[in-house]
Amino acid sequence: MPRKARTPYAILGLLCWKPMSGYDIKKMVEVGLQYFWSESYGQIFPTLNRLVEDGLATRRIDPASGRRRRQVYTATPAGRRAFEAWLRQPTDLPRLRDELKLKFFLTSRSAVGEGVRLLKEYRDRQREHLQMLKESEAILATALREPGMPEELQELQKTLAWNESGLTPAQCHELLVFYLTLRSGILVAEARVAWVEEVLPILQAGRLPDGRQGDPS
Amino acid sequence: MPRKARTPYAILGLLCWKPMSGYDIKKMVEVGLQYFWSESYGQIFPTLNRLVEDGLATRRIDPASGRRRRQVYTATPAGRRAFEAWLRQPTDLPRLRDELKLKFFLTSRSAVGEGVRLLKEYRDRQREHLQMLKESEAILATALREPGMPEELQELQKTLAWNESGLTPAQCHELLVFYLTLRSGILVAEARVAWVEEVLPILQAGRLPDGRQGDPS
DNA sequence: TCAGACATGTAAGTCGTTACATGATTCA
DNA sequence: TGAATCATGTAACGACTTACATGTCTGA
Repeated sequence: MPRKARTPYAILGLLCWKPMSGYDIKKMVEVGLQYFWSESYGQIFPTLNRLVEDGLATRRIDPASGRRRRQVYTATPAGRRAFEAWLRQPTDLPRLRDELKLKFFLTSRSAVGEGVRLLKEYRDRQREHLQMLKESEAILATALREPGMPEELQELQKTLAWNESGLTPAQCHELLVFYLTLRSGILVAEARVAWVEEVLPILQAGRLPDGRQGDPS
Repeated sequence: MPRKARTPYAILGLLCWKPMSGYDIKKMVEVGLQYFWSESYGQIFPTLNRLVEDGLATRRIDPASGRRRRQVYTATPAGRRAFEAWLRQPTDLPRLRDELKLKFFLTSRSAVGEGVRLLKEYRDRQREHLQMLKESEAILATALREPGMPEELQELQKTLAWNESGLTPAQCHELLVFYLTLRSGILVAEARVAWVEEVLPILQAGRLPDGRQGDPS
């Protein structure tokens, strides 16, 4: 498997977590990981077949699924080893292609208004994103602080296949890691909003506080 | 031109800024935009040919380059219009595929030590990155506050083709936008370091401050 | 009964990188 | 003279998305 392909390991990691079908994987990523990961069917199904070929996962047809022929994949011991080896590999930093920053930089020869518009739109989108993350955060924080299973967690519970009454210690730990991952999204989104708030007045003034003058075109 | 292709517009934007060769573009991106954008030769040269075909740029051979046949590209009025139209298009947010967060999330069923290791490595890399950005920041802030052309700016000056004695108001504005773009990299990198510092003690304690216990595997 | 979720897949295309290939010029 | 930089390109591959195609089951 080529060193840079992340999809096989992402899927393998999910399968180490629990056996799933391609459809389950897609749902899991959409519901739970949507703010830091994505997978499309066009990647998932070919990758799943590849994992079976390579002996890293096994396929069996869920007998309960009848004619739907739901295919459930399970990580093999070799698959687990491959996944754990990948965890120890150096991690690629996210790709450095930020369209907004590029646009903003390139407005430096346009009217100032263009940069201001770009920035405000960006700030508003980050704020929306932030609000969504904070709603999830509140639910998770409640679950982590209170015994039992809060109602808001039912959806998550179904997705993550937890048991019905309360959380086992291991599930508590999973929930905690989930919460901590979410915090990263929140802190970064907040930093982006803070950036706009710092930068907007400077751009509009055309100069740094206490600096010499710049001149908007 | 397909709506999602950003390379043609990135290059067009650079050409609106000043006429350049493919090699110049590569250098410019590496020196100045490296923390939020990248382009490879495999994209640049085919795209440049495409822009000429589409009437968005013109090519001429720099007579001063002799047998090297340096090909300088200039944005046409149609090219400028296309670029400015793109600036007004909705901006794609950066791809949501953050390998580190994925790995961190997937360690939730591994030993806690694995997550801790991942986090510390990430923090150290962010700190290095941050230091590099802060060095550039110091140079730019000095240039923006002081008249004349500080020595540290000479390299940048060459890259951006500024005149020798001091900065014109327009160049001052370009420098300001450059500085403001850089601030975004700094604030986000700081947020990432802050995330690790917030999260590490919680992960090691296995629970939220004042929360009920989680249980590390 | 029919919309919506469940379920699996493929084909084509886009976007992008890496490695390779070639040759000129400058300067120590 | 030979290393570094200037300069332009291509071929092959890799990673990923989108649109399409197909069919099943559940529940209002």
